[in-house]
Amino acid sequence: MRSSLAERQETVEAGAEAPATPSVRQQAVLDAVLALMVEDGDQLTMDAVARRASCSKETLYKWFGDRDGLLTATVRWQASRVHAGGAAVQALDGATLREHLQDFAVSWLTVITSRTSVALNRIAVAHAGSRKSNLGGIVLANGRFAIGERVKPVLEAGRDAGLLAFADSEAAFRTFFGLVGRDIQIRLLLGEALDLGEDEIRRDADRAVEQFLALYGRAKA
Amino acid sequence: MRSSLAERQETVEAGAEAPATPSVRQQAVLDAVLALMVEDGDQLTMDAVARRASCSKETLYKWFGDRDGLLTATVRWQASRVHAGGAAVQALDGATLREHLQDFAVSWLTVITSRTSVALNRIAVAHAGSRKSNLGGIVLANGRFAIGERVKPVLEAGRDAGLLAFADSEAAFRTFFGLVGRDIQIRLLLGEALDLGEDEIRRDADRAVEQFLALYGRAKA
DNA sequence: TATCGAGCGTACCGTACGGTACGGTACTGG
DNA sequence: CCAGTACCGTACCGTACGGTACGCTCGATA
Repeated sequence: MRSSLAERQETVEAGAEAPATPSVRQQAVLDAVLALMVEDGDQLTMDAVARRASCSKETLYKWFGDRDGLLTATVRWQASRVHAGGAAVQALDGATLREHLQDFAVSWLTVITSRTSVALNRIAVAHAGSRKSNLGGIVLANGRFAIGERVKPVLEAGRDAGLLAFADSEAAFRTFFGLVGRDIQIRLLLGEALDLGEDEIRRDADRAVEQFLALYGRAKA
Repeated sequence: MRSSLAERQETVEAGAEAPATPSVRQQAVLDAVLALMVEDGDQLTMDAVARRASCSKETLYKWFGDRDGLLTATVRWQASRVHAGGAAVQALDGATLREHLQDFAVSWLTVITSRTSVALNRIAVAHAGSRKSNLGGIVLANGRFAIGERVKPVLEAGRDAGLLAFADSEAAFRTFFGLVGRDIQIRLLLGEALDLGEDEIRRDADRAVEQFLALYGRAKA
């Protein structure tokens, strides 16, 4: 089935990057890549992708350049779905600060425990070993660093409101990050089953926030 | 150069595991594997290993069965070098508890930031994607879980001495783990440069221990 | 010295996979 | 109705790599 509306079909010129915003059809291809990654990590061949997405390999190469381009586009595509929320922070009281932090913790735990994230991170980690096309950098930028940039303003607002005390918001965030994630991500990446339910995630997030406030809270936050 | 002393040369029978304690020559081969892993992650071919170790591929297959066997033996070999220390814990006062925790934190940070550990974990993570021969499990058992088993008794001794308060030593350890490692391991695995010096590690360990004691310490530890 | 075997070097095989070429088809615009 | 084009399906190519086979050397033992 061709796309009936005349969509902007972008091809990748020699040396250029994959399209910033994939067409609907291209998104379907990228979803196929994600599906394959999740269900069998090392079955991720160009043939398999083409078969799964019902497209020709030639098209894959035309759209994404090469295998790395396809993987990069996939990582970007997945990243684009995760970014959400992030409303501006205003007048903070203790309860809303706690609530914000809890939200961050829950959504972060939900992301890193998802099968998609695990599969994606595995690919990126494996890729980081060999130089070329840093998937790792992209994953970091859209994962760890993206959430850092979203959390830090909240922390700073908390400090401005006299609820938190710290000198370096980056350091404070990293502590928060450690308290939330602990050993979860590495265990998942290394293949442990370990699936947290929604309630377990909420409890974990709760504990992490309490601990963080115990360390950085001023007066009663 | 052959090994001049008549060493027990073990071969791997069909379906059996690699030798538990590799001969000196075999250790040299495994070191070659480690060296290759560190200097170029995806150049880890059987040919490359044989060339690097000055041995024949046939010997590799005789000794280790197949590629997975070689990798498994390498992971085990590296693990066997890391295990050290772990003296029995007796009468704890606040200062020695703090010291013990600091030692653990420093040695853990030193391990996970080492190029060898990063390379090894990359391989194991990549392998965890495809089923078969869980390198991931071995790495977990000798890394995260091994240190857990060494830290928990210390924590419990601290509790017995009235220095710490917690209900679940596993949970307490995981918090400690998170405070120490934070985002370091994932950032390294994903390819960020980020090399900590010895002093930086010590500072990090310091901070982590202080934070842990702030959360779990009873009276002044 | 003759025999044996561990192990090195190299050549070889099969296959899987990245990447390319090509014919056929359906939709689009003139 | 015809040209153009986007794309599917499939066949194909080259190569890299896991795994095997074989000849040769060297040290050990009798």
